[in-house]
Order: sequence, then structure tokens, then C-alpha cells
Amino acid sequence: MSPRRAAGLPDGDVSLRDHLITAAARLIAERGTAGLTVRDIARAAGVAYGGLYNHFADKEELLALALHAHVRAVEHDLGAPPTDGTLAENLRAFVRHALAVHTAILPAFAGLVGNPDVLARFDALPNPLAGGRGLHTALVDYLEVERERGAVRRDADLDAVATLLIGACHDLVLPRMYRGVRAPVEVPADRVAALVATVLDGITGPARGGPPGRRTRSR
Amino acid sequence: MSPRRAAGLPDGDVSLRDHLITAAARLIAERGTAGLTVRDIARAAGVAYGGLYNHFADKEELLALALHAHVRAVEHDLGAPPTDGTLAENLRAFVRHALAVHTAILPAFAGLVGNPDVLARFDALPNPLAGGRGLHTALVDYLEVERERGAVRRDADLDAVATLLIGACHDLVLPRMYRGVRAPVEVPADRVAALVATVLDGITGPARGGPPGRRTRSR
Amino acid sequence: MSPRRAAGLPDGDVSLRDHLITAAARLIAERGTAGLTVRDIARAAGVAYGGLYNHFADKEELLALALHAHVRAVEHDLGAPPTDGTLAENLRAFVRHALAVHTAILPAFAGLVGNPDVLARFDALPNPLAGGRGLHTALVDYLEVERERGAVRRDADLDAVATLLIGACHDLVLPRMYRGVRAPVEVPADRVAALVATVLDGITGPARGGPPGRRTRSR
Amino acid sequence: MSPRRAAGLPDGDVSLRDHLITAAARLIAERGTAGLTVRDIARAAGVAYGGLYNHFADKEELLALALHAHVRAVEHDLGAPPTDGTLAENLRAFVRHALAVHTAILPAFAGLVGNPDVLARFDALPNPLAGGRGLHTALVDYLEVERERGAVRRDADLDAVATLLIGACHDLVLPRMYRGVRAPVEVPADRVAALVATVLDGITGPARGGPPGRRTRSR
DNA sequence: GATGAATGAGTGTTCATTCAT
DNA sequence: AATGAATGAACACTCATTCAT
Repeated sequence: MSPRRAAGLPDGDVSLRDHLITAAARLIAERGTAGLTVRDIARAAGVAYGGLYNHFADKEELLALALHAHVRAVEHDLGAPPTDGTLAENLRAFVRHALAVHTAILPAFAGLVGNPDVLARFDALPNPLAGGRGLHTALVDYLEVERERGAVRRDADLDAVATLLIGACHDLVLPRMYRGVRAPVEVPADRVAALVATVLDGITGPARGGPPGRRTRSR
Repeated sequence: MSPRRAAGLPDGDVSLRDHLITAAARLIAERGTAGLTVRDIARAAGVAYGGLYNHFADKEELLALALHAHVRAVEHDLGAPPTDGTLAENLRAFVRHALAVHTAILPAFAGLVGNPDVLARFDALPNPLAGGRGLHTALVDYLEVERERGAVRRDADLDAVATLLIGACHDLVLPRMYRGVRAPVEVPADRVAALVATVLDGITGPARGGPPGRRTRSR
Repeated sequence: MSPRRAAGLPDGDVSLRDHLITAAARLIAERGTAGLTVRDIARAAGVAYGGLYNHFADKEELLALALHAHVRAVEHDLGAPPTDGTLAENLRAFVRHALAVHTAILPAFAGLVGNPDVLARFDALPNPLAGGRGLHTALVDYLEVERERGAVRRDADLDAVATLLIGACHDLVLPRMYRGVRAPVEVPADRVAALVATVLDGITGPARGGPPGRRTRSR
Repeated sequence: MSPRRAAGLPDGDVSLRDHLITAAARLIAERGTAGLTVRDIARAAGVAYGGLYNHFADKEELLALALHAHVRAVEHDLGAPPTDGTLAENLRAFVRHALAVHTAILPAFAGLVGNPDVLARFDALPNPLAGGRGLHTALVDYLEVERERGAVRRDADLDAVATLLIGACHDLVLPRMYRGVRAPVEVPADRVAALVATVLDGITGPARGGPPGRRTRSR
């Protein structure tokens, strides 16, 4: 006599625990974490909400795990940005990648500010992004390869580059999030190119080669 | 002839309306906007919560105004970053300024994701940052002056610079916020310098002058 | 030094007390008593709501007086039904009159069920309808005159007639009120005629003179 | 397998939903609908108020159902008026029945003026009175039978008769309701008889047979 | 007397969590 | 183990009434 199987459980070897995490992650992807209730999650999973507490200490634990699953799902869906082009091409692809990642992920995190519980538990899990390394480290690693190849100056601060480029993605995504927009960011190609060109060429000294970045636009 | 004075009102020429906004702004500074209730605000103001509705249409209106007041208070406390040094010095000061601003302000905004009402009303108020121009525009404006002076290349994309530097501040502040840390960010001076140097000098081409940025650190 | 004059008080020799009663009566006429607040009344009077308590013990007292004023206003506006036609004509006019009175008055009373205070105080005031006699007594009085003239049988129970005809008006008005309709009842003339004819002629015995009442309609 | 049982639930096969409806109906019977709160209802049911929302969309839905239950209970308790006597006897019984029905039911409905929601939802339910037909239709139907039998004149307006008799019940009950009296109306038998006699015999023409109605009384 | 801001009990409703079944 | 009704603290908001001015 095995115990009863939950109603909404799909066939196959899936535990209710994993099923709930998956369902919650899907909801997070669709609506962010703000205003998510345990009833919502159980309904999305096709399962009774009380049983949730057989598998998780509380809502926070489930959310932390679902958040993790969501981030992994986003990474899986987006794949890794290509590294087989020129340095500039690769960085532009990386920026587009990071924009997509942040669009998908920030609403999930933002809903949890003031819920340090969930975020603390999330931190205890391995950083899921870029194979456990995080976008930042992934970018630094890539740049190190380029530096070995001589494409990047020896004295370049690769950590700063990562902070600048990934930060720029935050800056482009955040205002949309505040307005509740969930659609993917449509950053024009020339904006992405300008970010990369600025980091590659700097803004001082004699004019550099390559197509010039656009002139200043007022926001 | 005048109506009764609220119990918790400080001495002096302060309306309850302003007192409530101030109290709410203080709470926002201390705890962010997440989970803030009208009773919390009234208690912090030492005042009955019902009276709030004599002065504001609803909680959202008060929050939008308090958010505005909070941002203004932050800006007032921090002052404007200096612009009388070298380009690099000024940009480093700006980055430190933006870091402080974001540390103080992001938790307030992040708690409002999924509450587009408040943000919409906030948007209807004049942008309080940098004399109504916002940090981004302020930075672009400053850089335009430097470009006029010839300190910045003519083809530099100043909008991209602003996005990169302000974005970097987001990137440095966000992880702390997720951990619920409210203390000011302590970004080492050399990290700030590296960000600015990267933007000024780029990372390709022959080595530039000035003190070299630190070599790559893994996070 | 006379005391200050209330802001919204019209010119002339009107006390704030009367002004408030009038304003409240007007609101009752427009919206019934359900959901009426002291703020509504004071705003309608253009006067501070606190001062209300200088003139009335509480909201209930004001409502009772306003109700009374409203009923008197309705009676004044509608005038007395004519009594110079035939018996049937006069009764039809009376029914139309009573329908108008009830349309105007029932919403005021219905909103007060479960507020016995107000109704008790209203009862303590003289019955305003039909010169203090009420519709019922007015109708009985009129019928007594007709009986003296021989138009009505000696053994007729005039009290019963009044209850039947006035009651019929209730029955026609009530369902509309439940649906929140405030527009005047549009009872077709033949329905009014049928009510009067039924009371005059009865429904048994040999056919009577006069135009026959309509046949049964299913409602 | 089954969920927990509510604390205040009586033994036997009763769902909390039905229990709440019953409790609310009892409260309506005792106090009318005016001023009824969800907490009142839950307390009367011996149950936590939050659970109400597991079974009803909102207070209005519960009230509409409770109102319906109340009306059905009243009808059930009173039974159907007999129709096996003479025409006059049957009508007198009907009037007594309608008086009892209105005494029990009017306070419930009157408390809902200005709450059209509840009444709209009540209307969507089948009319519970007289087997779904309503008192008015029931009376008309009965009178049609009598007309077939020749006890009522062919040209009688049966709809008018129903409006007069049922309206008279309103008229007798309403003033008591305004005074908050909830006890059954004690209308003397001769008053009921006079109403019926008036409708049957009219008040004009030669004296009719049967015991004469009482002479006029001033109220 | 007049003012209207201040007060706080009370309202309908939500939702994480418990627990009898 | 799974169920979902039951629970009640918490929420935003209303409004009759008070009272310093």
C-alpha cells in the first residue's frame, strides 16, 4: 500500500515536491513573486494547498526553491551566449543575453525585497546562473580568455567591465519593471553596440577605429 | 477657530499631512516600502490612523508622496557630487554618490513592484533627483560640458556612459538589497576607480596613462 | 458681538438648525436615507459637520427631523388630490396621489429599518401627511362625505377601503424601490381604474355598470 | 481524507455552507438584514468568519441565499392557506397568511434598500413564495378557479384584487416594522373580514348580503 | 457658535497555516 | 501522504463623534 498520489501529479517519476517547485517557478515566470499565494501555486499545480506543508517548512522555503528553479529554467531556455565571434560581437551578444536574463529574473527578486527569509534561503543554494558561476564570473572568465589572446589590454580590469556591462542591463530593465511591464526589453541594437564600444574604446584619447558610437542622445 | 491638533504632532508649524509624509519617508528609509501598513505609518507619526484619510485619498497617495520626500531627503543629505576636480575625480565622486543614492532608494522602489499605482503617482510628481533631472540626465549633462572642454572624445556616446556607470551602481547595490542589508555600501575606492578608468580608457588598444586599474579579481 | 455665522448659511433669518434639516431633507429626497452620512449632509449644507452637534443630539435626531421635513415637502409639492369629480374620478386621483407620495417617501423610510431610533423620534413628531391626519385618515374622511351624500353604501367599511387602496399603492411601489429605481412610478391609467372599480363594485354578484375593469392579466 | 469539521457545526449531515445560510437566515428572522455583519453571522453559526469566504463569493451572496432560505422557511412554517372553504373564507385565510408572510419578510427586504446587489442576486434565484409563483400570482390563480366556478364575476379584474389584498397586508405591516416591532401582527378578525368583504361586495350600489362589514372606524 | 482635523471601533475581505478526516 | 475546510490575525478604509482652536 503506497500512500495516495496527489491529484494533479503528472505521470512518471515526479515527486509532489518537485511538481510544486516547477509549478511555482512557472507562476514566478508569468507573474513575478509579488502577490503570489500558496493557493495560487497549489492551484497551478493542480494539487491541494495543505499538502504543501508536508514538503516544505513554509511558503518561503518553496519560494526560494522555485526561484532557483526559475533562474535555472531561464538560463536553460536562453542558452549560453556565443563566444565565436569577434570580441565586440561576443560582448554584444552577452549584453543581449544579460538583458533577457534580467528581464526574466528581476521581477522575481524584486517581489521578495522585504522578505529576507526567501532571499537568504535562495543564497544558501548554489548560484544557478552560468553553470553555478553567475553571469558576472562567466563574463570575467570569457574576458580572461580574450586577454590571453591579446584582444584585451593586460591592464584592463575585467571585473569592472563585468560590473559595467551587467549593471547597464539592470539599468535598462529596472524602469520597465517598475511600470509592471513584463514583455521582453527591446533595446535597439545601436544602444547595445554603444555600451560595448564604450567599454572597449573608452571615451578619452584620440578617436578609435570601428564604427563610432552614436552621439549623445538626451534621454 | 482652528481644529484640534493631532496628538503626535511635533511643535512648530507642521501640518499633520507633512508630518505623516515625513514619518512615512522615515519608515521607508528604515525598512523600505515592503510590508508598510497605514497603521505602521500612523504609529510612527504618533497619530490615529483614520486621520490619514483626511489628508490623502488612500495609502497609495501617501506612499507616493513619502517616496518622493524620501528621495529628496536622500539627495539633500548627500548633496550634489563635486564637479571641480579632474574628469576622473569627478566621475569617481559621481559613482560614490550614485552608490549612496541607490543604497538608500532601491529598497523603497523594489518594495513597490506589483504596486504600479504608487509608482504611477510617483512618476506624476517631478523627478526629485539632481534638481529634477534625474541622475542619468545629470551625468550626461556633466559629460557634455567635459566634451565641450575637449576632455571627452567627440564621438563618445555619453548616454551609454551614463547607463554603464549608473548601472554599475545598481549591480553593486542590488545583491546587498536582496540580503536585506541596509547599511551603506562599502565599495573599495579602487573598485570605483576601476569602473571609471575602464569607461575612460576602454580595455583595448595600447596601454593608457594614469594609474592602471587593478588586475582581474574573481568575485 | 453675535456668534459667528455658519459659512453655507443662506441670507435671511434662517437658523443653521433649519438649514441643516432642509439640506438633509433634500438629500433624502434625492438618495433616500440609506448610506447617508453626516459629512454628506454637512457638505450639502455647505457647513462644517462638527457644528451639527451643536444643534442636534446626534445624527438620528437630525434624520428624524429631516424625514419629517421631507414628508412635508412632498405633501406640499404634490398638493391635495382633487375632490370635485365623481367618486370614481376622485378615488383614481387619490390613488395616483398616494402612488406619488409613496414613491417619494418609501425610500426614505426603508433606509431606516433597523434604526428604530430615528423612526421612534419621527413618530413623536405630528404625522405630517394630509395636514397631520395622514393619507389614511384623509381618505376615510373624504369617503365619509361621500357616504353622507349617498354615493357610498351605509354599511361600507371605509377604513377597509383606505387600507386596500393605500396598500395597493405600497404594493405597486415597493418592488421598484427594492431595485433602487427612484423615478416616479408609471402605473397605467387602466390599472388605477381597475383598483378603484374593484373597490367600488366588488367582484361578486351581477355585473355592474361603468366600464368593466380589465380582465385578469397575469403579472 | 475529508477536511476538518467546523467547530460550531451541528451533528449530522450538514455542510458549513448550509449551516451558515441557516444561521444567517435565523439572524434575518430575528433582526432583519439591516446592520448584519459577517462576524455576526459567523458568531451565530459558532464558526470563524474567514471561512465564510470558502463557501460564498462575498457577503452579498450569502445574504441573498439566506434571504431565500428565510423566505422558504417562513413559507414552510406557515403552510399554504386553505382553499376548501367558501370564497370569503378562503380569501380571509389568504389575507391572514399574507399578513404573517409580510411580517416575517418585510424587515428582511427593507434592510436591503440601497444594497441592490443582494436583491439582484435574490431575484436570480427562483421566487420561493407559493411554490415559486409568488403570493400575487398564487392569489390570481386561485381567483381564476373561482371565476371558472362562477363565484366571481366574469369582468372582475383579478390582478387588481390581488394588488388590493396583498397591498392591504403591506399597509398593515409596514407601520409596525417602522417601529421595530417584530412580533406577529395581531389584526382583529373583523378587520380582515372587512377587507375581504369590501373587495367581494364593493362599496356602492344596494346593500349586499353577508354579515355587514363594520362601520368606519377612525384609525 | 463654528470649524474640521483627530479619533478609533467597526467593516468586508485575504491568506498563511493547521489539522480532522 | 493528501485533502481542503476552518482559523483568525491582518489589512485598507469608513464614519459618527469629540474637542482644541
